[in-house]
Amino acid sequence: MEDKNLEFRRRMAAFYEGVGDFLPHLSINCVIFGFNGEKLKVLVTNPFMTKTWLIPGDFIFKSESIDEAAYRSMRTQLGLEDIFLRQFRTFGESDRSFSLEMDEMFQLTHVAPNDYAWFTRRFVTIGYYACVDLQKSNPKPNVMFDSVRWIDIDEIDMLGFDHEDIVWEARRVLAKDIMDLPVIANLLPKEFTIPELQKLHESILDRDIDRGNFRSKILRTGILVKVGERQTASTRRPPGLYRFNMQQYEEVLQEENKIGF
Amino acid sequence: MEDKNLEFRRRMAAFYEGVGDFLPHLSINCVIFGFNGEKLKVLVTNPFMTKTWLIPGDFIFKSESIDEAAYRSMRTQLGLEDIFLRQFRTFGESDRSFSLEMDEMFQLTHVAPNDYAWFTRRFVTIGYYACVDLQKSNPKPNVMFDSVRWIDIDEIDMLGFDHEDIVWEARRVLAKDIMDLPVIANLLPKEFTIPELQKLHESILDRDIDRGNFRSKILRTGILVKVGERQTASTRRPPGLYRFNMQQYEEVLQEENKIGF
DNA sequence: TCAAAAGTGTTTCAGCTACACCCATGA
DNA sequence: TCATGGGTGTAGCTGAAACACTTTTGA
Repeated sequence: MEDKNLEFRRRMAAFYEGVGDFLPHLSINCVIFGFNGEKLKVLVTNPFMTKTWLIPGDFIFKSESIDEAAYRSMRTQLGLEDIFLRQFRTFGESDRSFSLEMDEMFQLTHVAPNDYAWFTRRFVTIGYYACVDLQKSNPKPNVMFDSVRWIDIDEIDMLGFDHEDIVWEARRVLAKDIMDLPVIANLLPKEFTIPELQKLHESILDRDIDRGNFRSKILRTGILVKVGERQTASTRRPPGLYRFNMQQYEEVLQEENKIGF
Repeated sequence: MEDKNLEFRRRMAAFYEGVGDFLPHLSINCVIFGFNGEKLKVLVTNPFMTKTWLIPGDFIFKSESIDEAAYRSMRTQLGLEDIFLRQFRTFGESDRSFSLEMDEMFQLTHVAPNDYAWFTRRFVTIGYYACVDLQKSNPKPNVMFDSVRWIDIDEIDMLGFDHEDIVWEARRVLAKDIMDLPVIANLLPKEFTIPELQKLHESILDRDIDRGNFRSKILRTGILVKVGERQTASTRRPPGLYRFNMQQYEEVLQEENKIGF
């Protein structure tokens, strides 16, 4: 235990050395969405030693753009190269500061809070959301964090700070974007079934969609290509396997008509 | 001339005294839309003595939220109390700094640039857009600015810095919001005609709409109330005068169906 | 009586919605 | 042979789009 704390304190001290290279009072936060075939998931992480859960965040180097900061951070966080990222809103309440969560961590790790005053100031955070393939991602905790885990979208009331609000807003924007941005492709593995795709839509839009209508409409757009049948051990009838025809996908999205449900 | 410069330098010096109360590296910028019955307009302003035109902006006090900063700034800028404001995006390129425009101003006003280094650092700016009634607004230039004026939406290539991009993006978002936010009501005077309302839609969406279809569709929603006829000096047939039934308006927007064209 | 803009109505057709029905499979 | 989930077809309705026609006014 003491070893872990010592190691942590060393890490923190090293990190704090470089804090002057960041833009002060500014951070990014990222709502990372995944899909397990049944439910929409969100990646959360907890500050070292605490039981508080937060969405991942990072700071912005003075030498990089805010988008670059988001990509850099998410690449290391997720162990992935190609990530779909989209800025959706900036949060800047006047009393928006990390201090509660930080204090908890400092107390548990026997760190003098005054040594790390930079962290506990007011922060304006720029919100991004990401869509990733659950199976390909390999999330790791960041410097100040302990562990990561995926939670269901309807469990987000467990989040600390104002992160529940941030996730809510991200989900609202995602539901809009689904109509005219190639988001969904990033949430699914290369090959998937139409019922899976429908469940994804349903969990994002938070309502039921008619099976037959979904099927015919999505096939009519021509953005799906059949690649065979799923060989399952013990389901009923084997559903067809599909992948996206990305070229067609992009073209359809260009048209005003879009893919709405 | 020298008097004006002296006065300006005094103003700048006084303003710079309080610069430490602002969040560093952060600003807000606001795209202010108006409508003159024919075309969509944007408010621009020019830094003291220069010929550069920019959209209005401001800084954020450490004690206020970003929304409060935007409202405060726009209230004084426009001489209006109730303003429709909406955050739409944050701009944060790594080389995003005011220095070119500032240098021009400093040179013309014989000010030593080093005295005002705070302004010429990198700035991340949070973009808002506003919709105002042209006839009610009474815009005034801000501390560092000379004058204000309204330009047509298709003249925005004259803007300096990256402000053309910002206006483009604001317009794109406005065109989307028109479907499900009560934006248009803020761009028109209390009473207006249906052809005017149609021209507003057309100038936001940048395409023609069928007269008959527009009319029947907008009347069917019940968000308009007839209040008489416009008595004009010299047109042909006098068009009907309408105002919004705001209560009905809000209700219609709540429904999923919305008011799309 | 003509031109121009306002206002009204009609026809057509694509596409959404809601169902009902068939198929394939494992128990 | 039955339950379950995958897959297909269709009838009805709604609303968008295009366009023709009427009305009101000033010249």
